[in-house]
Amino acid sequence: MAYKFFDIEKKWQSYWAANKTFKSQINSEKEKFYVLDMFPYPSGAGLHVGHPLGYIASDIFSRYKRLQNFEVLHPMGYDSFGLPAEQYAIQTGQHPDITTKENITRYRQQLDRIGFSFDWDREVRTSEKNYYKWTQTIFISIFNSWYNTEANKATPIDELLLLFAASGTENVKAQCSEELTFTANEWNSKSAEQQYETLLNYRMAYLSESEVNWCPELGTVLANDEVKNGVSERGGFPVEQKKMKQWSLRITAYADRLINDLDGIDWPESIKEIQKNWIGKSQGALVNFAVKDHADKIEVFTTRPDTIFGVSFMVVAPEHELVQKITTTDQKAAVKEYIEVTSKRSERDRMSDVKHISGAFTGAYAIHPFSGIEIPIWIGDYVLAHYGTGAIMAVPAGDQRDWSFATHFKLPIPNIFEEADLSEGAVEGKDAVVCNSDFLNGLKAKKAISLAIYELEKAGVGTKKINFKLRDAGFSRQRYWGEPIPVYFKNDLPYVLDAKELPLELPEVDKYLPTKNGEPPLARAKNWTTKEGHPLETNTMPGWAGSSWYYLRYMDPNNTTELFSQEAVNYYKQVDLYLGGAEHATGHLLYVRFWTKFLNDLGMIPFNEPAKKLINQGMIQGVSKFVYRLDGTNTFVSKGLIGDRKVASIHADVSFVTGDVLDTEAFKNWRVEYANAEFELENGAYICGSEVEKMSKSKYNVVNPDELIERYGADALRLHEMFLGPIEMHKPWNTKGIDGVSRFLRKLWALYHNDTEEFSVSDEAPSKAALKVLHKTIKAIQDDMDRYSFNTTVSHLMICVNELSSLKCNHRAILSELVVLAACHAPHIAEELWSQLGNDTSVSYATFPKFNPEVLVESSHSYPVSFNGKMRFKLELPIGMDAKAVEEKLLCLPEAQKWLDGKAPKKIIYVNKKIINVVL
RNA sequence: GCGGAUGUGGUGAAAUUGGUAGACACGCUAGACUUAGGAUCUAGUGCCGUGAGGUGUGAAGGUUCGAGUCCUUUCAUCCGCACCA
Repeated sequence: MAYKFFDIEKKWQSYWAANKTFKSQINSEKEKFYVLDMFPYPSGAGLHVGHPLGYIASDIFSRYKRLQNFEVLHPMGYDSFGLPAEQYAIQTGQHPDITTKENITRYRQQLDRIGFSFDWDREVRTSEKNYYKWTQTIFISIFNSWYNTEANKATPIDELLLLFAASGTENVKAQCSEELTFTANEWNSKSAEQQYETLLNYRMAYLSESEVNWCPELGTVLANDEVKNGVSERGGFPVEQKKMKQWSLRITAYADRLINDLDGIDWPESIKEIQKNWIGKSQGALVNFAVKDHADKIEVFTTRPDTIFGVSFMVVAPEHELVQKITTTDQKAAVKEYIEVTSKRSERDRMSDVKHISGAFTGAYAIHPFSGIEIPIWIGDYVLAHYGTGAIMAVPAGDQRDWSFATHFKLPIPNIFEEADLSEGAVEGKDAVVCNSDFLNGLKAKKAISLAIYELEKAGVGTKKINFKLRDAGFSRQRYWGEPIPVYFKNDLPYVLDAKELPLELPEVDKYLPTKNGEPPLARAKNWTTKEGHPLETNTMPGWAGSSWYYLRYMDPNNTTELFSQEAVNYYKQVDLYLGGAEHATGHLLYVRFWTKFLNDLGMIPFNEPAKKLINQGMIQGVSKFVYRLDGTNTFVSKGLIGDRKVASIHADVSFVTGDVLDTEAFKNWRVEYANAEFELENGAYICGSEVEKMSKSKYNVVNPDELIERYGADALRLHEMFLGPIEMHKPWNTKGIDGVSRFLRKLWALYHNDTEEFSVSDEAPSKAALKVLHKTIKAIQDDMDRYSFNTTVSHLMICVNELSSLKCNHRAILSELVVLAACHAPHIAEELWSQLGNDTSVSYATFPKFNPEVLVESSHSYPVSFNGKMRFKLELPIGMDAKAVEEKLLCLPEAQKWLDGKAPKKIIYVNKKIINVVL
């Protein structure tokens, strides 16, 4: 029987499905291992060869762990709420649920053909009500919690009620929207509704006015990454900032823990770094500056309180609430004009145009807290309203931005550092010695900072403060295709639904667009109220809600009474290996850590990080092909013949191109406008240009895995994707090399079959040489697997098969171990050979071959002999030979004499089993 | 500007602790078998050189008997952040 991959793959895929081969169950006899892929959003375009890369790697690892007798949990599902389905619905009127289901069916078919070992009984879909019911439940838990900053954990809101009733705010340290102070008496004299309203200030899910990107033309709210340079990415329509009541979650309460716990997890350094930057912790002080002739104070945040005597002006953000109050009459016009100009620029514009210095003087003065000197207060857009306090004390001697501002507006630059030259710029380092600074003179930054804070606190004008860039997570989307937020309003106050009312199902609407007055699509639903008639929340949850806990639901996906059972979560625990793209560094990977910590605080799970180990698989890029049309003609010029002529480069579909050569007939048949195309050929061929770009439909560089599977088989695709290079690197797709792995599979098959294609293995004892090859491979593959080096595992399998082929080895003892070694990578052919070897169970649960080091023990070693570090010849010597004996033996050799060239060696380095180096 | 990653043949890459650079594969060259080849097999293939030999891991220094690997400086590409006080 020849190697017919098509039949073999179909046969075993049906076998696995029929026998539920990869079903995972809680098994106290076995240690668990949880391998998770970031689940996909099922887009309408289907899979291209880049998508399965990570799935193949994780599948290989799952299979490896099964062979090592772990109880492997390896599930898959769909992140099925999302914008594209909704956009499609807006355009076509098709319900997103229908298109989503169609897309999922297509995805599933494509996934199934690759031979993954998923436990499909555990599939989850975030858009199914039996899943989002529990997403809503978690939201309610968050709403019903407050963050105790003293205990440093989320706590049920009921406890806060008791604290307020007993002692008011006195002993309460809580993360809240607004610092409130009241006594127990004051609390207890409030009405129930007043108490409820006050409590909203402390809940971990809260409503607040915040800005959204509203695009009137599209009639929808856009995410930040859908807005490019102030206009919508799609369509290029203007986008406005609009204030809306939005739900937010207090992720900022976890800022410190989100940074600190990074130390305990094995994630790529780059991801950790990105998360740290995103959270943006900075330590410093809050300082109050009194405003001359006003009762108000300006509060600033600074990381350099040591430079406080260098303050020569203040800058507040144009949006700062005090600006209107303190601006003097003569400056009113200038300030008004400046605010108008800046308000037209979006935050993004302001950020992208950093060099341009602008500002206006308010006419008001602040009083220096120590020296009492009057300091002019300016407004300037380099101070951002949302960071810190929206105001700074400007120290031009110590901060380059302040220096530039001062220079531009000819403000004084008082020196506060010894031996400083301030003519070219500020002194930003922390090594300068402070001077002209009263009690701080003679100190360097480190000591001066703590002394300055001490003095500020003593004088009652400042406090130590840790500031974070991280903002609370917006949790409202003015969209249809998302989880409804289980909230209703009574007297304008938000209340969560009772658990028994869940799931709050997504209602039917006539259109997937906002209403005329800009309310979200859910406002179109009929009777969108509770039974009592209270209006329901019309926002839906953001895309990241469902994905923030899906890894937990996989552990117990069909539980109808709770999120997951304690039994399941205590058995499967954290994800051991998580694979997915690095683009989720500050989104999903931060939110999933946040929810994990929250659920841990409430005692629902026994761990506080979702995944022990994270690997970011690299992106597979497309190689786009270009043809060049002479301007104003229908003539296409081969790349080498363009010269100085003006041409337009046009993407040609990669399927028309072999190597660099275009199939001109296929190109002409592609589109009507190319039917009469003419070609200028070089050496009889049309040569295309190429460029590495993102793999995408619009660039006509998509390679579809289905076609490759048809031609080469799933095993070949799996091997080829791994063989492309290290899993975490970006790399352009290259179909060409797939012939190599395809040849390998046929060679592997040939080891088990004779010239007439009949299965034929020998039961005789294998040769020493063959055993050596096998055990060398066992060791290599095991080592490679343990460091996730999947590309080299493929090479080692190839080397093994090549060597066994040249040894003409067909011994059962060797081949039945080899088939297990190959089973993770090429499971279909492995199952077939395993069954031909006479096994009646799946190779998936075989035992990974045990490495026997004794087989590899050598009595001699072929030493490379170097002279001055350059390898000249080899010398076979017994292992463990005495250095002196080696030296004597070596120097007698004619080869050595030649390189010694009559000189006596200065030194001879001899490292057992490694090398000999002669120093001349 | 700051932070991170990556630079090795014609191509994808390998070299786990410093110890034979280029394994494995694609491609290419030559040969065999063949009616045919996008099949298979054999041999070769970093570069320069007919050769002996020289040279070679982005560049330049350094440490070492020995450096792709360690240190310093530098260049290029990619990614992330970006007036963060």
